[in-house]
Amino acid sequence: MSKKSTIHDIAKALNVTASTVSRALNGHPRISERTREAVEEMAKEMGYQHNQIASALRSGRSNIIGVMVPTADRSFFSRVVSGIEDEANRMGFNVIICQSNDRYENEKRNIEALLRLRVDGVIASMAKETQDYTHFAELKNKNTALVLFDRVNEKLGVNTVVLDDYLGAYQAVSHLIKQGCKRIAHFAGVQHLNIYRERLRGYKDALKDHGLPFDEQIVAYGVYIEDGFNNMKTLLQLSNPPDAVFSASDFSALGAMQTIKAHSLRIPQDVALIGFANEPFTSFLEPPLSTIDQHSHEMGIAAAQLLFEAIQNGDRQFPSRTIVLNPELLVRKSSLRV
Amino acid sequence: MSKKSTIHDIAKALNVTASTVSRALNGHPRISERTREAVEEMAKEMGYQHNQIASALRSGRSNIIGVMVPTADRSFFSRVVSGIEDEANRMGFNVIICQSNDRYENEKRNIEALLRLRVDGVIASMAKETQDYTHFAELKNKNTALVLFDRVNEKLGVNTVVLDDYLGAYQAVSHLIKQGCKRIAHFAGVQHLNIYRERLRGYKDALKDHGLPFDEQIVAYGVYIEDGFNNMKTLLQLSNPPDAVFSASDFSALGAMQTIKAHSLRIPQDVALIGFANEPFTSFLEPPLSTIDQHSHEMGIAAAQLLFEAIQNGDRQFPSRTIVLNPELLVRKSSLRV
DNA sequence: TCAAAATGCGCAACCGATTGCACAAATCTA
DNA sequence: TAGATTTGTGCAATCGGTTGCGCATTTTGA
Repeated sequence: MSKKSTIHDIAKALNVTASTVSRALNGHPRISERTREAVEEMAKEMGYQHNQIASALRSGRSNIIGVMVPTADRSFFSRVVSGIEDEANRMGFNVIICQSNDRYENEKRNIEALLRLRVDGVIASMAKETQDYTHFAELKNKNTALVLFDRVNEKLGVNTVVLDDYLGAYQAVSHLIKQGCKRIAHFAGVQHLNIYRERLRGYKDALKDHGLPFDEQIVAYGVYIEDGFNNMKTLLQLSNPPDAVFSASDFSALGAMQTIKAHSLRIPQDVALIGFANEPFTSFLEPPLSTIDQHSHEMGIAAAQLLFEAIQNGDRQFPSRTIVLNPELLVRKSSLRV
Repeated sequence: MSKKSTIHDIAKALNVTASTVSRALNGHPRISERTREAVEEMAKEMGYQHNQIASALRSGRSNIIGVMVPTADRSFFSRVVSGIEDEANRMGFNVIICQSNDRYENEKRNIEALLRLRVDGVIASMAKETQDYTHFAELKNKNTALVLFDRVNEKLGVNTVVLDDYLGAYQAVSHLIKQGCKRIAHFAGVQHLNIYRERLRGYKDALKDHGLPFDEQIVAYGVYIEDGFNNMKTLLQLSNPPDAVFSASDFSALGAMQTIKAHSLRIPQDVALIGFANEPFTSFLEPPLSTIDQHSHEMGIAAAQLLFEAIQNGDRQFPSRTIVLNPELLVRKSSLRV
């Protein structure tokens, strides 16, 4: 029958007031050692459990943060979430995870739910659909800390953690060129998302810096398996098909791989392939797919650290910071022509 | 500056009391149409947002449920979580996700955190390590609804949602036998978990019912890639190696596949292979891996429905229910010998 | 030795919404 | 038309901690 038991119950049992119990449990310096011990002992004895709800109401700090990702089903995001959770646990915060499923409406609805819950802060990566950012701006109005990661918007003036997508793309393409590829295609994503914009930019610059021409014709859009599958078909029908593809997504790279095999072409000899994100399945493919690791777990930790910093600073407006993580090119057989 | 704005602010502006505002916003029947409209309008105008924390404190219902999975990183679990979220959204509940990482200590700690948060209910799948169930029992003491799924404990007398693992195993093995396999190995998991116990049982029964002998020697334990990799090596060194493997996990099946290929054996001609769980990567393998789909999304929905039912029934003890979902054998090339 | 500072704890308001009870006014019933 | 209902709203307590302020009591310092 450990039904409830509140600090008042403890107080009564020890003949002190609830204030004293509260302070004792929170390690307030003005409480004597003896009282604290007595309180702690009695709390344990009565099976007391701190009521975070009540505490949140009075103190204005819920110790909950919200995390919104496009989907938890993608390994990149779930690893970031893992990192966030690790850091949150260390800091004594609870994490609420929600998914936008890449829909603007869901994203907006979730933000509102988090605001109702009075979370102390939000870490988010934007939905693919999102092009209006007022719901994020509203968080700042309501004095709720916000950190964006991966898919961010620079104009919001908010703390962000991103990968150096430009560099990742640049390295990937440079690597392909070093492997002797002369005509490198690119599978790109929607260009209103920073990450895909940067990857395209890195692709272009790498070509230019190595004296290869940029050809609009071999840049295709789409990041899902089917996109890669179909786009690759189209590319292979060109009079001068590409001898390599740098894909902004592991999934479209996978689709491409299937098409290439269906055409009985060899990877990487006929077409070399590099994806992006280091999804676990990439290492199981045949040949294993070269890709770019985004240090997702670290990204989560970094985002959480930024958030907790902001939460602790409270109102005081600091200039917003951006943490940029370095990509890591994982060279596997799909791009190794030696 | 939409800083706060409470029902009191709305009340003041309309010259009524907070009670009236609260009732109006909650659709209380004793509030006149006119008042309700006025309140709603003013609420919108003032950018009012319901404070769930305050509401939870007073009403005793937080509208939050906790979900604990071994890891969100596995597709099976993340799909279950998806299902839970869908249902929770429909019901106006928020979802807190935590991971045990298959560690008993984490599981225990998470449960305590959820209790402090005064969640209305918990949906969980047990950590591999867990063999002591008092922390789950405590939920019942504290009057918090509990639903277990997939990895459950029958003795807790709690609502559960499970797959018919026995049937799935039985079907898989029967299928292998129909394909002409005579000596079928099994990769099993720890036997204190119901799911692995049932899969082993289904494997044995299928053998028996088809007149094949059960041979302890070709049952190996372990569900990770490395386990499959190593166990397959051992099996292939037997004087009479198996001509098929039914693995209780897609991951160990994957490991086996790598070993088999390394030995230049053909799949499925030399060794047929079936996994369990329908992890997305299974369809990308070569050959694509036969496996068993667990209807994970539906499992999540079912678990959530059970939970919300229990929450709404409140104290009234109902006999605990168990929902059993049917597995679906997905026959792919790794087991198709035609 | 005595004023100043530090220590230990209680008082009571408060966070923001919910809700049982009460009560006046309006509506219904016979 | 008077009594019974119904309707619409207010009052005030409450959920369980937190916290600024105040007041003894003890300790410190010169």
